[in-house]
Amino acid sequence: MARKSGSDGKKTAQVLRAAATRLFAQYGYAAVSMRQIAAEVGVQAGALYLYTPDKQTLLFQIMDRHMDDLLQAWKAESEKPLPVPTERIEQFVRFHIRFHLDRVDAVFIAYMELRNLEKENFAKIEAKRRQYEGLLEKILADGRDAGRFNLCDTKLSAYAIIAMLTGVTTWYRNDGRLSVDKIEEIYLCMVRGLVSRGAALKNQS
Amino acid sequence: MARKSGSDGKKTAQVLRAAATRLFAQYGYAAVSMRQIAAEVGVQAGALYLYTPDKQTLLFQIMDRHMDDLLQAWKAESEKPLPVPTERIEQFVRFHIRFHLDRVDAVFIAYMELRNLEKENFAKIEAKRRQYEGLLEKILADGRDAGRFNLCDTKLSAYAIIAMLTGVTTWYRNDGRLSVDKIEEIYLCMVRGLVSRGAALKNQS
DNA sequence: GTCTATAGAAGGATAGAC
DNA sequence: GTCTATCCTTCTATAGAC
Repeated sequence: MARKSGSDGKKTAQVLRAAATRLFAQYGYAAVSMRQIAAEVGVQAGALYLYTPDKQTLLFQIMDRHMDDLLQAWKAESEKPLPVPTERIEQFVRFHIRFHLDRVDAVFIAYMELRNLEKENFAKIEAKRRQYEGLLEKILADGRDAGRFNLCDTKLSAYAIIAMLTGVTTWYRNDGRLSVDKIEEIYLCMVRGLVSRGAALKNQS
Repeated sequence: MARKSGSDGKKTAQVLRAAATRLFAQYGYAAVSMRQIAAEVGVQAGALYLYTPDKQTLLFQIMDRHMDDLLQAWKAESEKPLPVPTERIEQFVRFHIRFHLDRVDAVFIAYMELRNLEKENFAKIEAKRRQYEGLLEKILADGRDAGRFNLCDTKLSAYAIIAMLTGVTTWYRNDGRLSVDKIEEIYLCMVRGLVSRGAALKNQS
């Protein structure tokens, strides 16, 4: 009642997704109750059902929006004109690290809660993930065709690079020894090696 | 009763851990009930408590044994005499991929269910994980000191390599285009590039 | 060593008042 | 738009029979 004047449907919906994202990331989808989420939002459990038909849809929406954000953000980024000495791969590495470090909770959920999605929802998220992987694969194939990269395997290089870049989210801490910029540089350095097979082979005994 | 003659405590305990491992990996710790596990084992829910004091201990034991197996298996592997042209890093890459592909369920749990461990249990598993990371870090540092590797960053190279190697478990399928042996070779090729910074730099524009 | 039965707590989701 | 109250289900864990 007293609350009514200050409440706002749109806003509550946002707060709900934010709260669910935080809790799902921390404790896991299955371990979090609607009552817990409601407490975080500041409403009673029943009120949540004004904003989501059920818990499963809430999870799916979080993951689906996350994937859309990712694809959309890369689209915007890749349409920027590239400063001359910068390669696409550098742009991708920096983008991926920054984007994922800014959203550790959603990233965690997107990778960990796939198994809690119903079959149909799972397929939708998987398709978007594959689409993103395909973007990197294209960058790698283009670089290979232009003679700039010497790949061990195109698809597996894409998988490996995404795995190592996303892995940053598991150990990064704000108060760690490395700035985000420095981390980007180190990973770029490692990725450059990874896509330069011939060079590495020359080094072998 | 009829069952009594064929039952065996030691065996049931093993079957229990195997069943729990499979179910936790598939649905997640929090989503799996003791009743489900009991059904998989072929007993009633109450009987499980003869083999574990509670669900949490069951999870911890699975993860703890997995880490012990990993550390023990690498110890055995690394004590074997190395065939002459083989480097430690090759041995590690091949070992890590094979070990993890043989235990996808336990690996999945070890990485995904950390957040469901109580604080004290979490610390124990984390310590063992760090110990394993340290083994690779040592291999990298030795190679660097011997002039065989040119690393972008020792610790981050270890993180990156473990992340990309473990990532194989997320996409590998028995009926895929690549044999395990071929996968090992491709990842070895990529790792060789990753630890050969100087070579890669020469390639840059 | 395993079963049945159950205590006691907590879960998702809905109904109806305000 | 939110609350209170509640239905019905499911959960972990225990007690006691066999």
